[in-house]
Amino acid sequence: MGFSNSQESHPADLPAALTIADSIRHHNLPGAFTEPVAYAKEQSILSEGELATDIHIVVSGAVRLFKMMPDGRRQIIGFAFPGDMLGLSLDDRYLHSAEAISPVILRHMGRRQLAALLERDHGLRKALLAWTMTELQIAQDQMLLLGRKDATERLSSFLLTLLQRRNHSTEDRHLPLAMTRTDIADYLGLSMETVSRTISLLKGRRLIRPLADHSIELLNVPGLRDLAAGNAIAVQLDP
Amino acid sequence: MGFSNSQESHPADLPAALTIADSIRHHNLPGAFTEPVAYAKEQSILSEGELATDIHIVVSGAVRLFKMMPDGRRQIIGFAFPGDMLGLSLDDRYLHSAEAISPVILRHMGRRQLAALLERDHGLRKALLAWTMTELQIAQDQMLLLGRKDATERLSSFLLTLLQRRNHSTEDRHLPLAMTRTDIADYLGLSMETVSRTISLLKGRRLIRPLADHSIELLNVPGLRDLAAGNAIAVQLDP
DNA sequence: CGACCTGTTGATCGTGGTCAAGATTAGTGG
DNA sequence: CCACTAATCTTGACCACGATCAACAGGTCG
Repeated sequence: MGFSNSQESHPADLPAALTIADSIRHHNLPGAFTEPVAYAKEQSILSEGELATDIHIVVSGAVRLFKMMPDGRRQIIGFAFPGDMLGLSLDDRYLHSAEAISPVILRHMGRRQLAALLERDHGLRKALLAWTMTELQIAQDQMLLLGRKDATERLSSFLLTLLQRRNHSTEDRHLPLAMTRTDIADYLGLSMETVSRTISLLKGRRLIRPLADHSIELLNVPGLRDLAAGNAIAVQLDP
Repeated sequence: MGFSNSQESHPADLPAALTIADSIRHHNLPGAFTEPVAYAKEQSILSEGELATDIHIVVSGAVRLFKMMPDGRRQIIGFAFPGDMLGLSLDDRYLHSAEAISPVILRHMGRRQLAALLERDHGLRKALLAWTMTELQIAQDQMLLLGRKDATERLSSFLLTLLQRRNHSTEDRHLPLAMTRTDIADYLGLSMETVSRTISLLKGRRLIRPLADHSIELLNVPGLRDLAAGNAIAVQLDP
């Protein structure tokens, strides 16, 4: 879930960052997860406050994780893609809700079974700690974005973290957007109209090119990086 | 660092939430930390991007953790009080900066020594995982606050989490504020003028009473809870 | 006691939200 | 496969919340 915008660095003596799915594959834990379960687009996977019976791993598709306020305001906390985990929580209730953005396939595992595995498998413990710390870092970057960045900076940051996430074969600047404008808005703390306007603005400045199939081509990654970091001066408003 | 606004729930089979300091005391790890080190008010403790050589435990005083943008915009990621840890990171660089808000006393421990302790001590590993997950939960609550709450809701949430943090002997509604208005503003994603105005507003509605010594008395906790949750309708704008 | 820092309050402005009207795309069924 | 409908997206006009600029008050410390 979520994305980090920080520069990557070399892992030292603390556990390295792998996806949980990687880790479970790597540590060869057979039969830990159920068979794949399919969810339709827009289907609810779990809800904030519910009893946290299971954790889930995304096999395919995309998921949004979010919190709601009583009057309907929504904050998307992150997105989950294949390899990502959802539903982990310290207490026995889920911390946020999750819905399928596209058709999704998940595997899940009982909470007590995870706890038992963790008791046995040192590598898995390390992987879980690494995952949690990575998520924390992502969340803290997002706090800076939500608290202090303007709409253009938010959009640029979002696109770049998506690019990094999908760590494309180095020079593929083509981003498929699984989520709607409304989802992006609720992730970036904006209205969907502002997201739309800001995309048009970046398009006008030749930084991106929105394509017909809900995907975006990044035409000027360094320019986007300047914007995302808040060096707005460095980017020309050329004709 | 930081605070959680979520309702507390019963810990289940995953590790319980203790402060790291508690855990180290509890697990009886002698000589793990250095002797206490004093920092003056406003003194820098560590800086984002620096080599992460040590982790620190707050013995006394208050610390702000923050990220800066190149043009000086600041987002405070959390505050650290006695018993809290700072400086933990997956890679070898600090993720954010830390400064003493008041005179502060810290103990620290080398990164490799922590890693060695973690290899040996199962309980400490659990405590560290619990700590990280608690911080993640706090950060996600803060994402909702920063992305979707208005100034009044932010202030109310902040005061309530402070109250909960300092888990006062049940009925003490008296909050000493260690930080300035500017710090609160940079934590809540507001300007310091808006923080000041919002405090005056809550004071006008008889929800709080700011005292002379930088502390605030909470006069109507249920009312503040309604505001914090976004049930603004439930609160009267009485004369 | 005076200088400075922190906080309060007022006046004005601007970014982004809201409301609204079209345009485009996707979905559905004949 | 196309026609019709519905959802998503774009763009425009206006508005409001909170930012900025500014003046002043209170508190703190040398």
